[in-house]
Amino acid sequence: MTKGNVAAPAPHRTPPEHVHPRDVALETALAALSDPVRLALVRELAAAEDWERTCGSFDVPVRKAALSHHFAVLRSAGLIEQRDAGAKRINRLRRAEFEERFPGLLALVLRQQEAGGGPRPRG
Amino acid sequence: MTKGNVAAPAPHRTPPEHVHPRDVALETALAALSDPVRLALVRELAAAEDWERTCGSFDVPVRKAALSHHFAVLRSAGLIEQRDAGAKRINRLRRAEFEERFPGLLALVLRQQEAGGGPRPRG
DNA sequence: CTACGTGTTCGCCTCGCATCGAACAGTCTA
DNA sequence: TAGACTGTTCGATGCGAGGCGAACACGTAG
Repeated sequence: MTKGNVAAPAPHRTPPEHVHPRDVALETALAALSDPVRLALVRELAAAEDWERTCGSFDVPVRKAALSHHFAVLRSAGLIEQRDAGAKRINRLRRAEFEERFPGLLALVLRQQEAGGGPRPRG
Repeated sequence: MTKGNVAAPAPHRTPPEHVHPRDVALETALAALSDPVRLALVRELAAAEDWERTCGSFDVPVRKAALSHHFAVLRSAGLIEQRDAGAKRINRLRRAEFEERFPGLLALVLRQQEAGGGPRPRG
């Protein structure tokens, strides 16, 4: 029964549901940014123009399914906006709105490139 | 494994191991602050004087074991410093050091009290 | 139409996290 | 010394997050 008739629910090419940063809890925002993959996505997105990058164009070590999930998390955290452009889906970082809701957070994330693994000249 | 009948492992009243904020990765800091319980701890701690609050004096809905775990996480994230004072353990928020490592983050967390789930008197 | 490319959803699996109760080690008090 | 109190560690548990492959839908190119 695992197969046979799938019944075709198929809520597929539905327009992406967005959440405004102002409706996002602090915990949600922090959790969204505490994942390395999502952090990479946000940073790459920040280094590009709005609507320039498609979902599949990011250099992250996960497959399509996981990638799609991460984009959904970023949407739910009010961090990105997505739009369908033909067969592709293009993205935009919500700089202004997110900054207004969580002042300094995005800047902090974009500034801090690496940390914690550095040299430790200490005894 | 590594169990059975250990004679006296008991690394108990060992002095708390601290991690300096400068050795903390951004992901670690964000993950530490993305938990509601830890967020409450940090906020309560921020509202008190240094070394004023003991571990058991916080108003959080978890038992001792979980509480101890959360304090360990906060230590590992460079957010707090602990010191033994008799039978109790007293805490201090590492405001300055953490602020230096992650400018604006602690302030943001302390400023934003609630969000996302609250009433929305707008519209 | 057929084939391909893009991205979402589903089912499944694996980990890690948060939590608890219990046991234990200290400290302070009676 | 006995007992109360504080906090850590252990072991087990429940649950959610993150990962993958497969199937599917939609758009585009041939």
